[in-house]
Amino acid sequence: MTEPRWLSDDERLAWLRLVAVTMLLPSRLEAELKRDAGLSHFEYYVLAMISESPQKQLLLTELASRTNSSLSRLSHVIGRLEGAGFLTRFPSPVDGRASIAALTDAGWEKIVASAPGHVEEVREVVFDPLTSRQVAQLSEICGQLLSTLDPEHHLLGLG
Amino acid sequence: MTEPRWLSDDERLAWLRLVAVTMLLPSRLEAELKRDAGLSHFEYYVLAMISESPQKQLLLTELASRTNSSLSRLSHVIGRLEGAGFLTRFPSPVDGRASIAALTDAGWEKIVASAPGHVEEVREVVFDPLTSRQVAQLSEICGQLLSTLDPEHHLLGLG
DNA sequence: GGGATTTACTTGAAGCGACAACTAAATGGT
DNA sequence: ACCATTTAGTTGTCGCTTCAAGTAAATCCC
Repeated sequence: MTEPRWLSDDERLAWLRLVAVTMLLPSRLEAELKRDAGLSHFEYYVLAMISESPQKQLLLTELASRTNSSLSRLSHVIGRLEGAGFLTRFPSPVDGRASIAALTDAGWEKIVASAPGHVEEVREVVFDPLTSRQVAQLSEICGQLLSTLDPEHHLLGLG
Repeated sequence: MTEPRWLSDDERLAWLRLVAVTMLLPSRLEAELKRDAGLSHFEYYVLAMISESPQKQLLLTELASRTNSSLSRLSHVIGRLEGAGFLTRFPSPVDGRASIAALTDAGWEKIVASAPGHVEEVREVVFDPLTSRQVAQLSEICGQLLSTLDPEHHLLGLG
């Protein structure tokens, strides 16, 4: 066992800040969506992903990939969202194993109603505090990190 | 209700990437720590925060603040870590309501044993993919975001 | 100095996610 | 064609987090 490559002071500060952001940002979004829309961030994200798909419908496997979710988790959540009337589930016509989740009208209305508040929150906590130069840097940096964290680009919908 | 300020294409991409990172990074750390140390990231973080304190002990309220945790959550987790023998809990001598969590020798050994692997993982997924220039930018950006997300600087231990 | 409020936790119940076990349909090899 | 494997999804259980309620000590404020 070799001596670990410890972090420098600068790296350590960067790391503490990044950890703090990854802890606080999700709670912030979670709280806003829960308050204003009664949805968890994950539920919102699921609805948003479906709503942005061609026919407002998506294979569960594809959805799991884009939301970084296990199929198990997705299955539970889809069950709840279906119970709430925001989407329906039906078997794929081309593959008997696969299921497709499709937004209902109520589901579409839900995300149309929730999106503005959510986007406003995102602006407040992410874009407003940064210069446009920093936004470009952040985008570049996150893209770089994703090449390690998500080499197949599942989460950006290219999977 | 006014027209929402939608995101530009560049902002949208930056946002999707940032969300992806905040989803993937925690799972990565979680998995490594669970595998190599049998700890959740939160448990590790709690032990790490205590270990970096003056007497290797910390008030629960202070700990909750630094870990962005509710007191309830912390109370449960401290109970488990105490059960595992990594720390002990005793009442504050100066405030009868307050409790202090202190690392045991086993707890200290635990984080000493776990830290190198964790740091190595952090290097692999965060610092190795970035240039030192980008690390500086990231640190700056996160610092900027924290002034909104955590104006009191609770998480960086200045609260 | 004594009642009202605030602070610092603890506890129990409920809900969500991770994991393992399962079903069923498609694919691959021979 | 047939059996083994892989893929797609469901279900049940356990553990952890959140939320609501409760306890007890400190503080506030006449």
